[in-house]
Amino acid sequence: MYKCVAFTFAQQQIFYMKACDSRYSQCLYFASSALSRKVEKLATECWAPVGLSPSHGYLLMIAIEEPGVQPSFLVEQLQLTPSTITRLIEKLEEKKLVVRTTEGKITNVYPTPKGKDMLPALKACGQDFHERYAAQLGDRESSTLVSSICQMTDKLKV
Amino acid sequence: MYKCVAFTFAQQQIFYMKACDSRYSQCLYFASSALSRKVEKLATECWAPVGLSPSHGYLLMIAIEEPGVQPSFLVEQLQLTPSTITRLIEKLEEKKLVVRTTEGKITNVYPTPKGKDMLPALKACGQDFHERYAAQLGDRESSTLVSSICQMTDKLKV
DNA sequence: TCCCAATGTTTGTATGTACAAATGCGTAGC
DNA sequence: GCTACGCATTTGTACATACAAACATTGGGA
Repeated sequence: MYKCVAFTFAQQQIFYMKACDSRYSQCLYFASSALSRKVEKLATECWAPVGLSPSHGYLLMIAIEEPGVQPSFLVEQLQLTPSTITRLIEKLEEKKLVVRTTEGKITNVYPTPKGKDMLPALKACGQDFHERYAAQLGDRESSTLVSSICQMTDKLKV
Repeated sequence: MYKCVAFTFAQQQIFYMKACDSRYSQCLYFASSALSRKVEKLATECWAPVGLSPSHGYLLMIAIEEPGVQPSFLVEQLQLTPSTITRLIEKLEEKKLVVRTTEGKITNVYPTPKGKDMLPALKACGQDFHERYAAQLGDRESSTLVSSICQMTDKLKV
């Protein structure tokens, strides 16, 4: 597929036909970030009903299902850095959805009653997200994609 | 694969075995963002020799190869939003690598001589990035991954 | 016993990206 | 020729995330 492209060079408008499937979109850098931005957007939409971003939502779900969970565990589960996890917890604490207790060097995160009450709604958001992307990408295709992405992510030592 | 997990609940340390391959990493949200963060990191390393982030580097390459290129074209190529493209150009302008000229509602981006001189170094960074990820992921596997990611990105209407 | 290294968490700061609104220009219709 | 709409770009602002350094705690070796 080709399309018309125009730009000016030395005061002259230049038109030419260009391959749509440009070389840049074929690079893993653009491919992976474009995908993740689109997915992020879809997820954000799905989590909007509970007024949380997807990361906050998932973190809260884990905290409800495993009361007393530690930041280090969340780091593994959500695949984010410790500082990001701290920031996420801070925000949930501001919203009175979790509380943090620190003894020695260990911190535990517990859901508040208000947080616990949200579990069904949170699950619904996660479900909705999964259904939406599976519907668009195809059931089999999307799960194949997810597993090959995971595999590749594991292989990448940065 | 299982591993030992511990947390405290009601003053008691709880230990239990947990599947490593947690349910959360199997979600497209975490999968795609984890991949893109790792890839971003690798790319950033590869582009460090020229002192630019990957996006800036690619944008400059396009500007060199297509002098007078317009922001709207860059939006398509780099799959970023117009405002982000403006910000990227601004930064390259600060570094005296490109100049912007505006006539009417159209803006053109031209490389400066200083910018043009960087072309070989820029290409080397791109090459290095590609080689590094292909070496780690496998030649065939990585290109398969890229094309299925692109395909899925296109399918996703957010 | 004391110090030092390792570990878990937090803080200060920076970056990349986006959305929404503003701007500035071109154009179609009356 | 004026007006209203539409497009390309920029600006103000916000958010998610990360890195590096700081901090606090624990455990092991001289």
